[in-house]
Amino acid sequence: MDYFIKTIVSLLKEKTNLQEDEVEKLIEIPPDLKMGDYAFPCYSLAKTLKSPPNTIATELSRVLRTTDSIIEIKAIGPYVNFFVNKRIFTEMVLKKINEEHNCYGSGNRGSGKTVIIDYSSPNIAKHLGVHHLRSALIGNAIYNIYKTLGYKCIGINHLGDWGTQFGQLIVAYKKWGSENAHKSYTVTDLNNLYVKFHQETEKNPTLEDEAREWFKKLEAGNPEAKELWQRFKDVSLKEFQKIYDMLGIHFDAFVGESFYNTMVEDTVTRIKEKGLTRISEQALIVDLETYNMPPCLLRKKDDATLYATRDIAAAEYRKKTYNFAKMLYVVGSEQKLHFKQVFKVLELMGYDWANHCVHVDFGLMKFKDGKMSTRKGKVVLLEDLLIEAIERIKEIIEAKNPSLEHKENVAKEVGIGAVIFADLSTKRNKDVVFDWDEVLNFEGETGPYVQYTHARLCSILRKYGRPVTADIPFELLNEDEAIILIKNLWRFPSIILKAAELYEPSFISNYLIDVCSNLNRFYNAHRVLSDEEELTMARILLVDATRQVIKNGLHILGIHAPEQM
RNA sequence: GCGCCCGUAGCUCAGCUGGAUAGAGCGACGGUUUCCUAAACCGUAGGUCAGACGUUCAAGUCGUCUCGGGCGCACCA
Repeated sequence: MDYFIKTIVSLLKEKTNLQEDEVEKLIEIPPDLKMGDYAFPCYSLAKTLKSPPNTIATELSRVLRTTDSIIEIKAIGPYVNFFVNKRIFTEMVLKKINEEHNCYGSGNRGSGKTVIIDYSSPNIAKHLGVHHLRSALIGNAIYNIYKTLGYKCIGINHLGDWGTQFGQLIVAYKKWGSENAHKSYTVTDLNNLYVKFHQETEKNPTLEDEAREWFKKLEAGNPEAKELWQRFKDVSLKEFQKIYDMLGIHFDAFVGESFYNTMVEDTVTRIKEKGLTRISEQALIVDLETYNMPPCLLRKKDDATLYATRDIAAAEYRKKTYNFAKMLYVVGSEQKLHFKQVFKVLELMGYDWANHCVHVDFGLMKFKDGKMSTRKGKVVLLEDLLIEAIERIKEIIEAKNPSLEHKENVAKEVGIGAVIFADLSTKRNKDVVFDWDEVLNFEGETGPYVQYTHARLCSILRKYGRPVTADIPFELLNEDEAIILIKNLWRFPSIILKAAELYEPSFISNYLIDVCSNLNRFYNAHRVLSDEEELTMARILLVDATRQVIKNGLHILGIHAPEQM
């Protein structure tokens, strides 16, 4: 709990007969700085004391004594408002940030606990489109958020590397691709084979049977099938890795569905032994009607397992292997029902950790005129978007700062940062409409705005050229613009906690916009470097602290913070 | 048909889990540079918080219903 809130709570507790936590819950922050720093609404007291809230507020403000840290207590309407000692507050905040540097915002509540985060998870043999961005970026940010809080994180890329489509691919390859066997295949080639297969199937439906047969062979461990499968996978992974590298996204494991294939039998046996299954329409299902859900299918009528079966097996394996405290699936909201079913089956199997599994869902990305579709070719390739963003940033650098060093590198960091920030700046459950102009807008509430603010601060510090010291007259930082900024810097750790609790990286991006806006206002109103030695030192400390918070925040989102741009 | 999600300024979104006068950005219009990066800053215009009823001292926020949009609902992942 905040030191000042603690003081206020203890003051109030004495005079109100309320419990500590009751008082603390009621404390809020006034909408305007002039009204005070903290406020206590008297409505609930009004009820118990049977007297108007305004009267109680006035009464309380008269009875409560000020302290060193709470220097003024004033009733405004039904609120008792508290004013903190700005000098003490400023000193506390800036010294803390100065001491903790890169660790400001970190915590240890996760120490000894493991969190598994399942994100990105693309299908083999298909390109990464912009619609794959969300899972990867949200997952990566949540990974960083939990890591910041001291959790051990395991990022898993649950590749879509199993299923009948591999039978299709093998058939297509053998029929139309093998004459080019000498050439190095790309995902585009694989994708073309896939498309060709579907075209040809319309003329010749027996191809489907061939495909099923090949998949059966693959499942049975046929060497030729296995080798081709591995080759397709290698080609895809190579391309994926290139894009993950561009985006700065990290995984601890690439473990696809194929990996769990060997465990599925045992999983199904266990579910059967619990008496949860029955046969319906020749398929093996877990009936979930009593829970108002459609059944969970474990086996198709041809005996093959399904997505859900493999997910259950994967969950069991991960629990056994990592003993996680929490497992997060960063997957689109269209799969809500699927995960509800999977978690329910895990629960019915008797696993008490079933409720430690969370589906972190997010809204669809689509075009103005409808859904993105690989089949109709209605996709924007992720790589194209990133390259375009970098190109546009290059043009801007050329126009605004042509003498900049390491232009290429900065353009990359800013261009990619813009794309990441744009995707992480709205709450994840909202659908997003992909719009080139919007993603490639670099003014206002954008990634470049935050990075630019950071670069400006670095520039001041470079000019200053001396070490930053926290031994300054803190009372000099007394302008409204400074106080508002410092208050916001103070919120950073609690913002991270909230983002972790609700799996919401956008809290951090919105917070950063807020901090930058505060800073730019300050920057515009007051000069940092001046002839007044002490004032300069004081403002430099504030500049450095803000720089640090922005850097730490961007780092969590997976965005670089260039020192010049 | 049933279930879940969304609806706040022309557009894109915040709104600190029910509190004081609903805030930003983009776009529009007007302004700021002999001064630390103008990718910035300031100002003006723009709102029946989809609608109705209810709970409450207090509702954009909670509940019910209606309308509008999206997504799911048995052998794809």
